[in-house]
Amino acid sequence: MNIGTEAPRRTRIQQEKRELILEAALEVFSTHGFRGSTIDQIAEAAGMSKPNLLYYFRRKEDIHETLMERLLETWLAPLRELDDIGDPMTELRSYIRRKLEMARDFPRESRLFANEILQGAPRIMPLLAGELKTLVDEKAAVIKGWMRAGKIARTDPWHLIFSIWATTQHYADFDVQVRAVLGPNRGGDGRFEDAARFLEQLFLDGLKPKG
Amino acid sequence: MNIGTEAPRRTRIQQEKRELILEAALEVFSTHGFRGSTIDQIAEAAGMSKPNLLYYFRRKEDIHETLMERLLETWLAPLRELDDIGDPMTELRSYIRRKLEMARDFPRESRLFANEILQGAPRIMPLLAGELKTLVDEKAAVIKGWMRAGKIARTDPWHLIFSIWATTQHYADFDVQVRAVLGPNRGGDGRFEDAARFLEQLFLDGLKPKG
DNA sequence: CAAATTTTTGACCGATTGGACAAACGTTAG
DNA sequence: CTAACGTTTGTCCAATCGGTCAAAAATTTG
Repeated sequence: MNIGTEAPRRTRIQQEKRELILEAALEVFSTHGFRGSTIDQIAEAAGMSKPNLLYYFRRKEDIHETLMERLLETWLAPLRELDDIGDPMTELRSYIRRKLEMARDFPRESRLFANEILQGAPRIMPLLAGELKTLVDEKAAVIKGWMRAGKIARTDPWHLIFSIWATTQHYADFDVQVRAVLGPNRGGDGRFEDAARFLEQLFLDGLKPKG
Repeated sequence: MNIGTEAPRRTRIQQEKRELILEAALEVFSTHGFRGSTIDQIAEAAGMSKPNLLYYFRRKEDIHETLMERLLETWLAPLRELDDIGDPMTELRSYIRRKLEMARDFPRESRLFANEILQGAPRIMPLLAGELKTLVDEKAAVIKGWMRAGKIARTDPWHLIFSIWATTQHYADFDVQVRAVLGPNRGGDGRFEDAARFLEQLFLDGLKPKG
């Protein structure tokens, strides 16, 4: 009994089945959004009956909520790691690389997040204006310090962070379009390395010709 | 009779009501996606009854299809305008500016498109691999010419186009997040001008400090 | 073993979904 | 005015939705 949000005590089966459900729900929610997904779809993807699924998560929203909570943890980890200790340009470069790796390795998580934001972030708005804003403001201050020290060019730190998010997550969220445009030759596995090379050059030197 | 896809003959009322429906559907589809939207929602937003709406568009899909067809026309217009005649750096700069203006002035269209791509582009996949790929390949060749002529730095033209799409559309698709992070002070109407300034600098010079 | 507990399932519920249809209502041309 | 045509609506339908419930099946505990 007492499986819902309150009781942390879980049997072995409960832990396993909940993971199975969350895995299936990630697949379904990330491609159809919350309202576009059905419990039946998730149950089928998890290989169990609908009532059985509802035994582990009482409501459809509970699954989505659990998924979003976990997501935000791992999703902001790369930004948290952005530190004041190393060389600024190196720090930024490895932040971009980490974000691009996440787009490659966790595209469903990226799309789940994108779906939520696209639809107005009805379920995580407080987190955006709270925890997220605090973290970004903090890191923007770090970047501003680098600018004052002359380590990187003076520009808007917030929009710099946005541009890193946008360019990297694009390869997860718009993957279908990227592969369609690149075609069968260049749209293969190498596309992430091409993207990494391009982004490094863009954020380092821009497009102005050398000389 | 014969209002569907076949008969182009339309009365004055039909033209007006169809526009009314498409306007309402754009609002609904862009925030909930196709499967997450209901005919009732669209009908209510258009100020008419559901059967009345179905008199003008026989199926829910027909509305979405009409909307997507129109969208792609206007959505690719800025890229089509990218021309070989002017100064390369100026051309790219004004392309970025136009795309950012579209994110500002037509955010619903941007989100409608993003929703479709996020969900695997089930309805426009042929267009992506066909018309879109052709256009991008064509413009990539133009950009490559500029690189060979030493007018802009050598890099990957396809990923350059992706990065312009990603950074500009971000301000429409992730608008909620952008405003939440910027806060009430900097998240106002001025955010698009800040973004324009930042993107111009990024694509021109990158982040490397001057000197 | 047997009792207690946890897990699974089939049947079922009211609400909502996309859509059909005929009747009522407006509009327009002769 | 009136007949023809275009528009609008109330009613209805089968399918699907999220979710309940009691009973069966499996597992754990003593």
